[in-house]
Formats: sequence, structure tokens, C-alpha cells
Amino acid sequence: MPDVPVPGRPVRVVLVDDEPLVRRGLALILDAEPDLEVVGEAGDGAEAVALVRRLRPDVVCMDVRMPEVDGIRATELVLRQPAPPKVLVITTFASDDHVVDALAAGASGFLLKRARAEEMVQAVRTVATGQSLLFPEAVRALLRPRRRTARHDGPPLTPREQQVLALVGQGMTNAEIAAELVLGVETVRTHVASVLAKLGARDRTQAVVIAYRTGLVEP
Amino acid sequence: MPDVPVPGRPVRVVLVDDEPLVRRGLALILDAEPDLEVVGEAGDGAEAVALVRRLRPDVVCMDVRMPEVDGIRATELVLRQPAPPKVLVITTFASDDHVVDALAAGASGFLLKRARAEEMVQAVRTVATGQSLLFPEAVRALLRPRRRTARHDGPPLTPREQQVLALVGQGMTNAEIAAELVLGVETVRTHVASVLAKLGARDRTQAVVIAYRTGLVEP
DNA sequence: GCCCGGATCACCCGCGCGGGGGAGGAGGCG
DNA sequence: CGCCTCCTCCCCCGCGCGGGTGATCCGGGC
Repeated sequence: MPDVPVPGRPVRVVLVDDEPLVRRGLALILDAEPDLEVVGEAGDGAEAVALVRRLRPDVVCMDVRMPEVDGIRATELVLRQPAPPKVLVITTFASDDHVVDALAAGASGFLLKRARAEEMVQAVRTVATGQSLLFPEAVRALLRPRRRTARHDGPPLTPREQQVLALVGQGMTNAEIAAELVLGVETVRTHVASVLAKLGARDRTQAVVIAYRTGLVEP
Repeated sequence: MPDVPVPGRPVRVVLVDDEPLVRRGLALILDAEPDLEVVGEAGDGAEAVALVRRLRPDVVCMDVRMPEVDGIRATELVLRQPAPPKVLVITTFASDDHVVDALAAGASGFLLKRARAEEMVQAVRTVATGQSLLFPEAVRALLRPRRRTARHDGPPLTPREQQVLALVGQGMTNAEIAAELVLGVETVRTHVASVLAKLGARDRTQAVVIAYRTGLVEP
């Protein structure tokens, strides 16, 4: 499996994009390289799966945004086949939050549409060798812990209440919190009661559970 | 910044490895490419930082296992400089759990020592363009949810105690737990007391905190 | 056989906690 | 100026909780 222009056996590529013009453009770029060979094109996820099954390419360049079956789902289906190809996902925005889904589906890498032609050529070669190719934003997204998007939707907590909840989330008693924040115990009790009411918690233990689950406090 | 052999301006590389022979070998591999140029070598993390500061290379190939300052720490220091180079970490085993640490430190990619020469050349070109290069195992490691390796080290919990702790972690009262497990409240109290003692918790709230932090219960 | 750990249930005591209600001061807004 | 939110502090009451101690039963190990 050569990764430099030594056409002992060219890397066979299938392009998947719902825009015929984009497909042809990409095909021209890749076919200009002697070690790359575009063997097929598909304009839809389902079409792509059938094509891959028949042609058995080494790499599939897959657009995420497609009608009917999208790129993520198509990636899953393609990789479910025996001896599956590598999938290089092509996306428009780096901030696209589909990166995690695509990687979980088994994609080998990402390529931004604003990439230059040589970058795309090299990306295909890279994933063909079994390496994974990401852009730095994707790596950062992966490093960032899974944020619960299910934030608390009820009444918002005041700064003081958040502060108290954070300490409750450390397992502190009201007296300890009072000492920590230099407050009267009664004040802390008021804040805690307020937090419980806003979170819909029965006691501080439930408040801690909710706080951890919704990401209101850091572990 | 060409990523194909067009030496308009070669990619300047610094090699960091505590083994002089390995350094020279890698240098020969990279210098054979017209678009790559090894401008310096370091055998130690501290040395590497100084060298990078002086030479301002485009890419640093960094071994993880080094005496004194290891590759991870060295990566942090190197990237703290203004206009830092890309860092390609070289490691022996894919199962190495330093991948997350290295990426968090800002490394652009990984290369296995068992990679072939052409793969290394291409890896350097890839990270030079700003892309991130990983091996699939690393991606899987990133996708895997952060498991607290810091498990509880004290006395182990009995199955029943784990069960009770799980329900305590749902915010249930002793009476509710008793109803759920079809037990007497007193029995639940005994189990809870046992859990508190084993976890070193003062009350059920602290137990919940510890349970969440150590991964004893799932959110 | 005996002993040990797990699971089950029981009683008493002290206290932190949560609910309810009240109250005053600081600061923002129309 | 009133009106509001937020922060602060106070009292009373009931109860769930945790500590301490003890009991019974069962299964397993030496």
C-alpha cells in the first residue's frame, strides 16, 4: 500500500457527494495523481453503500450533508461490510459538531472543504495507510469532556446559589459552607433551600445528583 | 507551506530522542526528502526547548520516553513559546495511555515507531500543514468516555452495598430504597452505614460525591 | 465441628437538615 | 420615589439520618 507516488497498485477511491459538479471536481483532482484512482461516484448514501459493495475501494470520500441517508449513517453502513474501506469525511465547517458522531461511526478522518487540492490528495493517501486524520478543532472537541446539553431548564440560580451548590457538591455541611464563605449558617440554609426549590430537589443529596448530571458543578 | 515535494521552502524539523542512533536514523530518512530538512537534534526535553527557541523549526518530532523531562512535558514547554512549531509525538505502543495527555498538551499527532519510513515522511508533511494525525487506537481512546482510573482503593463494597449505593446515587431516601429492594428500612440503614464507613464518607451526600467521582455509579 | 463474613432486622440517641414564616439592607430600574 | 431581586440573618418544628450496639440466619473455609 504505497503512500508516495509509486503506482505499484493505485489507491482506489469512491466519491460520495450529492452535487455532481463537486464530485467531478474532486475526481479530477484525485485522478491527476498517478497513485490515486477514482473508481466510482455516488450522489446518495444508499447509492454509496451499493457502490462500495460492488467496487470494494480502498477509500471513500464522503460528504456529510446529503439528502435521504446522510454521511454519518452512510459511514456506518459502509463500514459494516466485510473488509470495509477507509472513510474520509468531507465537511464544510470545523465547528461542525458531527465530528464526534462521525468518528464514533468509524470514520478515519476529516477534510475541510476549504482545504487545498494537495491537502486532499495527501489526506486520501494518509487514511489509505490506516492513519486517522483530523483537524485540530476536532481533537479539541474530543478532548473536551462530554458536556451534558441537557442543562437545567427551570429558574436560573443566582451567583450566590451556584456558589453554595458547588460547595454542597463537595459534600460540605451547611456549617462548613458558612465557614468557607464567611456567612451565617442561617444564610447558607436560605440559599440551600432556594437551590432545592429551583432544582426541584427534595434534599441536598438529590441536589448533588442533579448538579452532577446537568453539569452545574464540576466533578 | 508545500506538502508535496516542491521545495519552495523546506519544512524545518527538529528531532528529539535520547538515543543518538535513533536520531541519526530518523534524520537520514527525513533528509532524503527534498522538501524536508532536519535542522537540529536534541537528546533531552530541556535541550529540545532551548533548541526550538533558537532554531524555530516548523515541526518537532518528539520521543515520549526520555530521561529527566519527558516528551509530554517537553511538548507543553515547546508549545508555550510564541509561534510554536507543530509537535509530532513518537511512541512505541499504540496502547500507550499517554496519548490523551500528549494531545491535551497540544501535540499535533502521533507516529508509531514501527511505522515505515514513508509513513513518517508523510506524517511530518501532514502535521506541518496543521492537520492532526492519529492512529485509530488513539481515536478510540479519545472516544472512550473518561474513565476515572482513580478507583476507590479502600475496602471493596459487597454487591448489596453497591446496589444500595447506586440507589443512594439516584437521590433516594432509605425508605424508598427499602421499598425498591423489598427490604426493611433498618437493613438499608445498615448497608448505608457500611458504605459510608468503607468510602470514608460522613453522610450520604459525600457518598454520592465520591461515588460519582470514582465512577462507582453511572450518572 | 468451629469461625467468619454477608445479609437481614431491631432499638436508642443526638443532630443536621428541610419547611415555613419573618425581616432588614443594598442595588437596579422605571 | 416606589418596586423588585438578591443577599443577609433569625426562630420554631418535625423528621430523616448517622452512630452505636446487638441479634439471627446462612454459606463457605480450615
